[in-house]
Amino acid sequence: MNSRDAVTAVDVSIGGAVAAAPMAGCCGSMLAPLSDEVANDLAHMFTALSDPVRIKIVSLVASSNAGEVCACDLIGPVGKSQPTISHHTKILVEAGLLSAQKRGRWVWYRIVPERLAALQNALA
Amino acid sequence: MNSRDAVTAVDVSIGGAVAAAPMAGCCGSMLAPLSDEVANDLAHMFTALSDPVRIKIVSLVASSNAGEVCACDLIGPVGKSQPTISHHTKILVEAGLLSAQKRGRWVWYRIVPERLAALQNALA
DNA sequence: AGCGTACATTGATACCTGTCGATGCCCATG
DNA sequence: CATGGGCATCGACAGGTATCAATGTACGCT
Repeated sequence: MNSRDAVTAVDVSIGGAVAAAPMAGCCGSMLAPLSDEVANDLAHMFTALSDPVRIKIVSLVASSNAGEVCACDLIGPVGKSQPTISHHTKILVEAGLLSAQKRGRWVWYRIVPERLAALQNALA
Repeated sequence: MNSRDAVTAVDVSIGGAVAAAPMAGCCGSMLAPLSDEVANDLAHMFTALSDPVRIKIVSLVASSNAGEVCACDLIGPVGKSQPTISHHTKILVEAGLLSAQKRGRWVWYRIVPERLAALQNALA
């Protein structure tokens, strides 16, 4: 609901590379014995989804027609303050569930399908 | 690793009926806009998996040949005290991810496949 | 250059959570 | 019935987390 269009498009991608969470979710399944390391990685990913605010954020981004959502458009629907939204998006990006791209003054969030698939796989 | 066999088999099933967590996971998907209520339910389920100890417990139970595991056989592999194990199994049962059955002096845990499937569905 | 907007960070506060020792309850066995 | 073992509960402590006001930072616009 703001006036923003295609601008300079400067990618950020937050961390150095693929954010946090190495490779556990990409292959491990909970339905087999797992190491401490994999258990920690899985727990870290599930922790990112263990808050209603973050569930809503992921849902809003995932159900967006454009495939991406501006941070400013999350504040209203979620019903939390701007710092709180920023806090939660940071956690989701660090968990690798969302990707962030800064364009002009705005930051756009997309879901990372492989990461959601990895979580699914862990439950299969 | 203990001497326990078929005994009186008294079912407990903890709560009155199906423990906690009503119906959100049974049909809701995060990839569509969702209500506060559904977001809370999903967050509650993910919270149950947001701890490495609980991940390990679920993994141990799910990968068991017998399909069930005695609480006393969780303490060693997980590496936590008995009260801590009891604390975590309670959380998993309340989230509906594990079912508990008391037979004699022992409590046996099984996974609840529908609940894991529900979580998968929420990510699909 | 100056201003306003979008977002991140900081600081403070209140609450939740994981952990374990100690204790209580239940049940099978002798 | 008395004892002992398996599990749950309690109490206490330490660490983590969600929240927001205030402030900082980066960027576009006039």
